Amino acid sequence: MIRKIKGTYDILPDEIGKWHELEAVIRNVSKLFNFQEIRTPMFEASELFHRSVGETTDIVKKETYDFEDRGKRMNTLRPEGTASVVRSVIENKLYADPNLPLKLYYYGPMFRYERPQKGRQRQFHQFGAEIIGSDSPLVDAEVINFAATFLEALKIKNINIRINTLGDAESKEEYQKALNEYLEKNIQHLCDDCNRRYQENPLRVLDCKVDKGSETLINAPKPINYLSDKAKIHFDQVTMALDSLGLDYQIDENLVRGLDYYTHTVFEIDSDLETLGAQSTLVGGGRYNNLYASLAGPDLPAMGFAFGVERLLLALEAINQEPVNDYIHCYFINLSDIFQTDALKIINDLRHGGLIVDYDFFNKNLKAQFKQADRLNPVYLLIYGDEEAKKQVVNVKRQDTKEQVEVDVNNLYQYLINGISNRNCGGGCDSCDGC
RNA sequence: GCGAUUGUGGCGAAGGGGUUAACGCAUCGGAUUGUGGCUCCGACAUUCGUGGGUUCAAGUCCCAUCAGUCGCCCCA
Repeated sequence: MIRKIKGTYDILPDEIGKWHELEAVIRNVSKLFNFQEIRTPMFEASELFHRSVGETTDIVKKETYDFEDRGKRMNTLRPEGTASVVRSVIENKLYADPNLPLKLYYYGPMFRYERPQKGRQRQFHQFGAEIIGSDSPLVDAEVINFAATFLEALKIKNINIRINTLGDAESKEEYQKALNEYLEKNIQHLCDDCNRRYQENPLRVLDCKVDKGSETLINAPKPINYLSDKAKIHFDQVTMALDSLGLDYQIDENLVRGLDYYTHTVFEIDSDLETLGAQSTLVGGGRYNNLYASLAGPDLPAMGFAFGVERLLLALEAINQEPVNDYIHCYFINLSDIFQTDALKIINDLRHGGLIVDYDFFNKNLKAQFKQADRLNPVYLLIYGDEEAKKQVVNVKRQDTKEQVEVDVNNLYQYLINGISNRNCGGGCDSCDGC
């Protein structure tokens, strides 16, 4: 048996409904905030991710799916969405839009080569948003508010918004110097992982889970204390805007993020819902003012976030939503010789009128067709055999009342829609009355 | 990359050396050939992830390997 690739999974028909619902909320809330969707390719030149996400990050060092194509070019399946959006904005010169800032969102699969566990897959989905072209603190607040409002729309309530600032390039440099000096003297008090981080990415020592609460970490210098005047004003205004919005958030001085491109505001929202397992971060994001210039684009400030869609679905599981009862409008029980009667035409005419109709393909006996009907949960059973065919009628049985009526074939559609409120045709056919 | 844990029918499971691999759900057939859901009867794993080994005898013990799950790292 050929099996699926590790870390991938099939979304089966009985699960697709919740995806559709979630995708609808993404579209609706994005519309409210006036974000437009952008769809970029799922793979790009490897260099794009190496230069944007950062050569020293774990994502690029050990988690990308790289492959050489037949023209000997190195390609990478996208591990995140921001880099592609940046590339596309530069390449298509979207920044020339007179109506800046650009407000874009994306939704789709991402790929990281990791060991799968609850809430983490090798092919997973992100919903992300970016505001490009403004360094206003209002933009930072807008992005955070968008994320929070989206969770509210999903009715996910057990959330915890944490924000921090890394400052501008100047502040970051000052801070890194101070941190390195401190760690040089104190690293021996920290865990093995921190000793490794100290070599590779010292910032990440700050949010170590093991040493969280230790003296060494508590006394370590924090980015927020090394802000330039400009950076400090920026962050203050972000928090003022969040306060005006009435958002409940905490400043987490240890919050740093794993991608190199962040400057100024960073944020995460996590949830303690038990169905999430160990991966409780629903969304992460921040400002990245230097990324456009570093990818040879114009000097555009920007801010964005990315949600892990699988984690959202796990969170929604905890809110134990009643599954919607699936149903069809009619199950057509055929007892005639289907090739000799107009049974197929009757079925198809109803479908053209916007009714969901299904029937048996196995030439089953009456009892078996009834059983199949029970599984499909129809509003009406339509029973049609040689007698009915001769008289040009259909025996129509309503499932909730069990009442059965003989209806002339010519009046069948009208009879059925009088008893059905929710049709499904999309309005594209000749017989449609605009349902 | 590291650690823990689990692989027995379509699904959920019992069996922890002894020859016939429980049981439940689902499915199919019949009682009941054009009026179903309940009930009753019957059918349904030449075989226990895969490959070796130990043994008179292996789902059962040993080794290897593959896969799933959860966690670490890291991240959404």
